[in-house]
Amino acid sequence: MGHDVVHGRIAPPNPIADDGDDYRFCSTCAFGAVCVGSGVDKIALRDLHCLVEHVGNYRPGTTIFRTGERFSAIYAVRSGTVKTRLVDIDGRELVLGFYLPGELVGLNAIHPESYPCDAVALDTVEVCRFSFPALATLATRMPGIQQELFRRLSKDIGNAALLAGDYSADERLAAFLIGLGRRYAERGFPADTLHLAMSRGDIANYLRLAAETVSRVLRRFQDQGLINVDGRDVAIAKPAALFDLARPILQR
Amino acid sequence: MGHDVVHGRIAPPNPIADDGDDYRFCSTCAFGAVCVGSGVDKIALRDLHCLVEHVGNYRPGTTIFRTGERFSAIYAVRSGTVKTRLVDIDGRELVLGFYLPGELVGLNAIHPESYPCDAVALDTVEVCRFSFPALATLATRMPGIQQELFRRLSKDIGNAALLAGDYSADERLAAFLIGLGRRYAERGFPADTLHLAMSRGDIANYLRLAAETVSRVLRRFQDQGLINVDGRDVAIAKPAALFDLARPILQR
DNA sequence: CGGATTTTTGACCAATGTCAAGACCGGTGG
DNA sequence: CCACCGGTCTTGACATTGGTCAAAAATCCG
Repeated sequence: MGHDVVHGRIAPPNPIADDGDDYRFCSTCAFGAVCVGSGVDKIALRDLHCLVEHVGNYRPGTTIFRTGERFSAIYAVRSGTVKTRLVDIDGRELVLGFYLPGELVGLNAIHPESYPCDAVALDTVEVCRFSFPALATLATRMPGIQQELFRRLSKDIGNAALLAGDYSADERLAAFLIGLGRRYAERGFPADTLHLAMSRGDIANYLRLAAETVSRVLRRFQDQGLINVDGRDVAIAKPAALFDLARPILQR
Repeated sequence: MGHDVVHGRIAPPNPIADDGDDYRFCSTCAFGAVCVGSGVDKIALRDLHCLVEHVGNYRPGTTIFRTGERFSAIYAVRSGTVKTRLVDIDGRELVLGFYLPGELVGLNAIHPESYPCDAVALDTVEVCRFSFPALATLATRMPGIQQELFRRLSKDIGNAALLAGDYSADERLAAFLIGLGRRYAERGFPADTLHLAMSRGDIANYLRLAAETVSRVLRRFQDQGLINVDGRDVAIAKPAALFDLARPILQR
């Protein structure tokens, strides 16, 4: 499957968005469907190309934007995984989301007009930077892009609300694994062999659990034969059973 | 202050959006600022007027839209209070939000293209209905409207994420009261004398607590002299102290 | 006035967090 | 190659918050 070897073990599937040439856009690009789909307006496409800026090679732990910085752009992940997080007044870290290639980071900054969170690279990350004013202007000429932005914004509302339910640790973790699998699958990677780019602590802060609880639940899932855990590699052995656990969250 | 008398007690401040005439829009209208602000495009404004539809008099408990219905429109509350909720597979009700006059309901339906929740009137409610396809089309001609939609969508992401933190019951309730006060204040009503249109159970389902817990915490807040509770009327006696409690949530 | 609903209060319990210690890497330098 | 070091992860014992169940009180509304 063409895995690379990094730090001494087989690297996980690491989807990367194809750059494309001047007129064909990144195949995994946030706006790929829009451009490829309808009769592509060559001029508008060139504009889109102009306003996008490839930014490469964020090292693990480095920051793409920080809380409080003036909002000027949204970012599409090209490769790697990004987390957004905020640190509340008494030091608790709250992870807002994880972003895989093709997903958009920074949509929650439009309203406050400054980033309300940090965006941190979890591994080696490349992104595309879209100037938001320029993108919005373009969106008035390309309804498909406007629509896509509306869709993504709306989707994020749903995802955030999902997480907010008072679900049990089991439900949360099951839904997390299934959800991650689905998102990998959307990008053409197996939905049942996951590599977690984030630490247990990150997962815990995302799911609003203690890191110890994450560890314990994963252990139990493995004892029950639902999954096989090897460090940050997780194989989903019984997707149906796991989905049953996650049902209250996923199947609203 | 011109309160009406309803069911035997002094009615709370009940902001209602002014209808305006054909060319001046509802003063509390979701898009009021856009129209009033920049050099109003008369033709576009007429279009906006055409695509909006005033829908009146939802009685308490009646439904504006239901889970699963095809998405076709968003709604701006004109008067009264709306809650959105979903009922998960084993019957737990999850309240997603409360909407005051001037706020938009249904933005979370753009992505799934069907409403992912019910919208229910808590008291007597009037709304404006905006056909979404028409609104989106108009937004391509009126950048201000597009921008306003982006802003509102983005804001909802932030609000949903806020709620998702693992905060204590005290923090949640304090933030809830302060937040509601602020939203009333935005509409020109006092921020410290609230009337809750929703039941304790609704608040609990919104904050992911048990109704009993809501009751107990309100009691304690009152014992501590932070608020005065009289049924569904709440007076905030010590806003600063309450804000201190809510700080981890509000001041991220 | 009277039944229904909502709210409050109390007693108890369970899920999850906290604290602490130890295991398990992966990386580094001798 | 091996020993050590630092961080992450796991495991256990215990504490605590908030949920559950039940019943009484208050409120609503015909």
